[in-house]
Amino acid sequence: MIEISKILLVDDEIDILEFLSYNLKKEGFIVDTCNNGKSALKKVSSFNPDLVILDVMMPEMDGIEVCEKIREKQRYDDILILFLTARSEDYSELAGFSAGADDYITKPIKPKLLVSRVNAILKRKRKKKNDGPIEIGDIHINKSNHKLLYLNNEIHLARKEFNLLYYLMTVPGKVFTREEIISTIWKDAIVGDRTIDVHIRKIREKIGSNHIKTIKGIGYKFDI
Amino acid sequence: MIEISKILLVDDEIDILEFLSYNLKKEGFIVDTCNNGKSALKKVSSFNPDLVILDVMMPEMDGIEVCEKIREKQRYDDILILFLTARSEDYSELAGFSAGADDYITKPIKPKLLVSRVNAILKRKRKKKNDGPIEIGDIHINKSNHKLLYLNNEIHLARKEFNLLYYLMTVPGKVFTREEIISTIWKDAIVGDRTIDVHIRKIREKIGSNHIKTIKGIGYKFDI
DNA sequence: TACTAATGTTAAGAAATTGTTAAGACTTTT
DNA sequence: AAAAGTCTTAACAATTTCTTAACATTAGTA
Repeated sequence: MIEISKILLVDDEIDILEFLSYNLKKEGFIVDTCNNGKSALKKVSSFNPDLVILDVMMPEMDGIEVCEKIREKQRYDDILILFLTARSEDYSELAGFSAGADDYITKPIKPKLLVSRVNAILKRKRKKKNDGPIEIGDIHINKSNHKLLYLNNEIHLARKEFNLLYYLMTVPGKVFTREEIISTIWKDAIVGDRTIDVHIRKIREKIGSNHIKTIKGIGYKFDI
Repeated sequence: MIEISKILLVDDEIDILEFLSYNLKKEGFIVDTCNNGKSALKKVSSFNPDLVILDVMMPEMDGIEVCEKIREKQRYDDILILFLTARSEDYSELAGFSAGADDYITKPIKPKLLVSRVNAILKRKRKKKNDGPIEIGDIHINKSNHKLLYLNNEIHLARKEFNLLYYLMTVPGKVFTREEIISTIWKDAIVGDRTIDVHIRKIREKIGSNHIKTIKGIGYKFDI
């Protein structure tokens, strides 16, 4: 299966948009552009890009803000975000990364570097995404179609439940600490103490309580 | 136990060496420097650093090459390598990572970012180093899945019990003093005299009393 | 041998951690 | 906009873990 990645470019300078667009299209990507933050947010939902390349410096809404807004919606969790920053700008990487960026490129942009970065980052995503189906005992879980089979019955899990179970199943037997779980499933969000437990409970309700074991004081693990 | 990490800085520009050295020493690291690739290789074996920070661009032997040479020797496998690259340079991360780097930082370097990266990378190393499974005789203990196998039966230990046994098993035969044990397992908490004993007892209850020996007046040790 | 300091043993309950529910806020779909 | 689904929280319950205190036993040694 060949997948062609969709890239949304956001910059207020038309020249740069055209330059980037030209170079990326040449490589076979599907590219859409816009020149301000507001329309970027709209395009994110309509164009459904795999990667958004954002200029940090823009009038009205800057790149950081756009990034944060995108990250607010969980449903855009797997959209990649790459920042463009002028070298002289004092936006540190830190600001970008803490807003949820996946990578950044400094201007002036060299086409080769741009393309290799974009490829690298998309490859990472695919790898992550492709994390194949996992079958353990009577449980089959498949991330690409978001399906869980338990004793050959299809079981519906909400998104967080699914991600949590899948995460635990990536390394069966390993104890995932609460910290690890929070930082993976909830990213930077701050959630209460009982939130994990409630999700674990819901999963246990659906697949029985033998598979997910509590290691008190440490975390949870998936066992056969 | 406090570990102070040793860092070797390699850069041909004296200014940068001093800048980095100053900032890292301030954080409590032991720092040594040198200004070319050749002497770097020598210092790696004499100074035995935990982390080498390498400028990519250097006359004669560049950072990539130094990195590759270090990686050739297996005995340096657990030395961490961090690259410094000027942003404009066209060395992509890719080249660095494929040469065996663990991370990279772009110039201009911000002290805060530098220190946080260095700490992060060293933490990773420590974690990796400290977590291996230990098998001694009929006892297998594995921190990552928090499992204790005794005569091939899985035995449940509470957290403190587990940590205590694991700690004793890290150096079989060594006598750990009560002080050492308290400061490792209980950190700064103040606990009564009998607390250790009670935990030792519970462990003995589960794995028999032959393995943990009391050295009266001193402490405990794990023996086969 | 008898004394003493150190460690072993036990059970109680204090403290810490996790489980359970249901309410309501928030999202997405219809 | 309504409905359906999802997520988080708070309060409380249940459970496990940890520490303590009281007393028993042991090993070392005077």
